Order: sequence, then C-alpha cells, then structure tokens
Amino acid sequence: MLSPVTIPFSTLQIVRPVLREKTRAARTCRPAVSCSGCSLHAVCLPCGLSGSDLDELDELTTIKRRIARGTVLYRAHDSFESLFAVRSGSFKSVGVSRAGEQKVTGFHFPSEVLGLEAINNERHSYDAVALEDSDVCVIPYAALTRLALRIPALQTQLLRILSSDISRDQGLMLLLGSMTAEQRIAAFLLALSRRHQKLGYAADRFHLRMTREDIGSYLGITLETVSRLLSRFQRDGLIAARQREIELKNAAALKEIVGHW
Amino acid sequence: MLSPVTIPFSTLQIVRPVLREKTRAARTCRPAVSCSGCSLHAVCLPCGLSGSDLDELDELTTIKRRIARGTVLYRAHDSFESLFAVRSGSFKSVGVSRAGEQKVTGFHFPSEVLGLEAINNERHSYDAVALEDSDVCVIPYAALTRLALRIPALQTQLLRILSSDISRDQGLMLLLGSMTAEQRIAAFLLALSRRHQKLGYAADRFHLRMTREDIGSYLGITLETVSRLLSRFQRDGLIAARQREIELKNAAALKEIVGHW
DNA sequence: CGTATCGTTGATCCCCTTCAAGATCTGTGG
DNA sequence: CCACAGATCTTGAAGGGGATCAACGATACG
Repeated sequence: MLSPVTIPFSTLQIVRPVLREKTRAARTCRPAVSCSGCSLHAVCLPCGLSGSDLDELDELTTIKRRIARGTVLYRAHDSFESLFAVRSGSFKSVGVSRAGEQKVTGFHFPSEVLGLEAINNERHSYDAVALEDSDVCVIPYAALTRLALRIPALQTQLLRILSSDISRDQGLMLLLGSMTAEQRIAAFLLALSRRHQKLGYAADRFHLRMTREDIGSYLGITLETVSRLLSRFQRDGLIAARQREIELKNAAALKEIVGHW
Repeated sequence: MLSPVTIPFSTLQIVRPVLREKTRAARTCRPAVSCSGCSLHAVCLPCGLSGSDLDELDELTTIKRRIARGTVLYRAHDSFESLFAVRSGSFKSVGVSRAGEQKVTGFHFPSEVLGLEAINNERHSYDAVALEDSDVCVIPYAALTRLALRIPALQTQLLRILSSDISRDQGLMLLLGSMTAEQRIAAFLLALSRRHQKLGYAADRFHLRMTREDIGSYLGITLETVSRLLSRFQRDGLIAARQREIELKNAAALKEIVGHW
C-alpha cells in the first residue's frame, strides 16, 4: 500500500535530542530508522527498554511513513492495524459528525502515539491530519502486543501511554467544561510551552502549527474569539505574537489567568 | 487497611445478569466474590477469559470493598496501588483544582473499571465518590500486569478497557466543545439509557443517581439550566421526570436534538 | 501578480449564567 | 409518627460573555 520511506537526515535535525546519553547508533546499521537510533527513544514507546529488547522493538517498527501537510494518516472508520508514533512534524485529530461538522479533539507532537482510541473497536474514530510535512513510525498492533507479552517493560510502557492519554483528555474536559475563553487560551499557550520544552525546545518561544480555526475548534470557542484574545494578550504585554510566531513574555500572568487549574 | 467484605446476596440482586449462560458458580466455593460467579463477568475485566485463566484472575480479585454513599473510594494524589471494578452501585469522578472548584469528569456504573488514569504517574488524579452504597472489586495492579504477561487474552482485555476509556472521553470532549445546553442534556439522557440497557435494564426508564448539580458540572452547564431543560423536555412530551425518576417518551426526538453526533 | 486562505476587528444579538426566592424532598431525632 | 433542618429542585428576572454576521487586511503560493 505505502512503501517504507527512508527519512533524510535533515529531517531528523528538526527534532532535537532530549537526552543525548549514549545513543545506540553504533549497535545498528540503520540509526535513522530504528528506535535505538531515534533521538526520541527516551520519551517514546521504547522508554525503559534496552539491549535485546530494544532490538526486537526495532524490528517491529522498521516501516516509516512520510505524511504531507494537510493529508491524512488515517480516517475515521478506517480499520485499525497499527499505532503510529510521531517522529517529526505534528498532527491534529478531527472528530467528524454525520452532520458534517468537525471538531479538533487533539494536537500531537513528536514522541506521541496516535491511534490508541481505535484499539477497542478495531476501527479509528477520528481523522488524523498532518499540520506540516511529518514522519511517523508504523507500529503493527498485533505484533506489538505479542512482543509486550515477552517484554514486561514494554507492556508497562504501553499501558502507561494509554493511561497518560486518559489523563490528558481529562485535563481538556476540565478546561472545556469550566473555563472562560480567556482561561482556555492561556491554558492552551502554557500547555504548548510545556510540550515544546519537553522536546528540548525553548519554553517561551514557539511556532503555532495550527490555524486559529483549529485552535478554536479544539478549545470550544470561535476563531474570532481566539484572534481577539491573542490580540488582547499582546496588548497587555503577556505575549508577543506575529502571525503564528508566539513568544511568552509573562508566563506568570498567564498562569494567574488560568487560576491554578 | 480495609478488611475484605463479604457481599450479602441481597446486594447482588441489584445487578441483573447480562448473560445467564452457564454461570460458573459450581466451579468455586465463593461465587459471590469471584469473577467466575459474578453476573458481570461477560462485560467486565474477565471478558474473553475462561477455564484456568479465569481461576487465576479470581485469586487476584478476592478483596471486595463496600463504599457508603457519599464517601470516597480514593482521592486525588492518593498513591496508586489497585484498579477497582464496580460491582454494584455507582460513582462519580471529581477533578479538584487548587482553587477549590470541583468538576465532575465522569460517572461510573457496574462492570466499569476505575483508576485507569493513575497508571501513568502512580498517583490518582481525581476523587472517586460513591453516589449510592456501592461495592467494588479491588484489583492489585502490579499483580494484574504480571498475570497479563502470562494470559494474552487478559492483556488484550486490559488494553481494550483503557482504549474504550479514551474513546469515551473523546466523546465527552466533542459534547463539551460543540453542543448547546439542550443538546448536552439530550445526549446525556440517551447515553445513560444506552448504559442501562447494556447492564440489562430497561432502556426507557431509569433512576438518576446524581444531583442536578453533578449533571451540570459534568456537562459544563449550571444546575439551573439542567433543571430548566428537563422541565422543558417534560413539557414538550420528550420525557417524563419525577425528581430523579426519568422515562424517555420520545427517544427519536432526543436524537434529533443531538443531531447525529 | 492575482487569488485563496488565513487573520483581525467591529457591531449586534442571544443563550446561558448569575442572583434570588420559593417549593419539594430527605432523613434524623424527639 | 411527626416535625424540623438541610439539601435539592424549580422557576423568574436581569445581565454578560461569546457567537454570529460582516468587512477588511495580511500572508502564502502558484
């Protein structure tokens, strides 16, 4: 269907290593496509694995795919075969109603695993759309669970990843259910900042990968409100925003707005 | 800490069997406290297990706890040791902010598993409060994952349960992010109806276990709005409501209001 | 350079919140 | 069994936050 794509080295540069500790590049001949050679291995699925366990996971995840900006990784109702780990780039999850309305239910950055919601009914329940040219690891699910039976640390990590997805969703539910538009935008900016930091980027300066409309859809407000509030935050000196380039000038004030949630 | 409690038979009667197929009561001496003897085994954690596998799970889950109405099963920040399966009764999950505000993030009925969000950071992230006198199975997590390594069907089921929790949360996010108050109430009633049906109860007649305030908190609206809309639905003949006793008179119209989400 | 997509800002409107008061229910003790 | 207090629910009136409608700038891209 889709042939494996070798990732050019230039792409990997986009993602800065989180932990440089002894990369296992020497252990394998294809560092660019293996978990052991991937700069994200400490925060991705192989977290906690080492030695021969890591090698076995490598064999499982040799297939990579490049997804062009604006195209889908999978669609709602597609049958579920594999999980996908984001290697570079970013995605949005889009829930679709039969009435045609769409709603963004999540944004996904490198090291995060996509497709977890499909495990239960073996069918995806939303579209995953690339926000920029992106690369993913394909992780065949049946083979992954077989391997997890033999590698306790892998089973542990898999369950952790699912659990943290539940935690993240619950955080968003709190946000959607009880925050004003102003609080939502502040919380959104702070969350993005944290995620960027976790990937090794500066915490106070980042590029929005998504449109105002995507943000509004995700936060349950209109794109006009998003725009107005970003303007206001800028006027009040909390941020500097030039198009999608965001700089947090006063993170403390943003936290104050969110109000300790 | 808390001693095992034997469940009186009268309590078990509350939960009607979903599938009466050859209950395995004869296989064990303690049907009232074992998975094999539990009327929920087909929709709970042991789904898909049989024979000696089921026996092993039984040994893991011998401890039961009775939680009185209004008391907590666990609190946010409690350390995570066990998952809990609801045997009878019902619970709400309550997220707590440092500012003191509370928000209900979920309702939980028999056969559902509580505590999944705590797997990742080994600490619970919300309170679980009993809405009525309830019984739960205590499922020690470390032992469960060890057992799941030996029983592939158990690992599969565990991953499915986590995944379906993610799906459920995403459904609520769609609701919170893009529905009017009227749509939320309609969707809430229909969802409750479906869950009751799944447990073997009538689909068009049920008892609300929670207050209007709980419902409002969960749906992101005020208790007054909940009350007003229930009154309006009743006036329009969509439901009959006497206090917490609800009868769906026109489910089709409710679905029409929700609008095919 | 022109077109489409994306973003900003303004004016108006309405759904839901907030505040308030009363009704009903629950359960506890006398 | 009844009375009373606290919790819960209902309903009304007024006000505001965000949606909607609309027009115009800015940017990206072929």
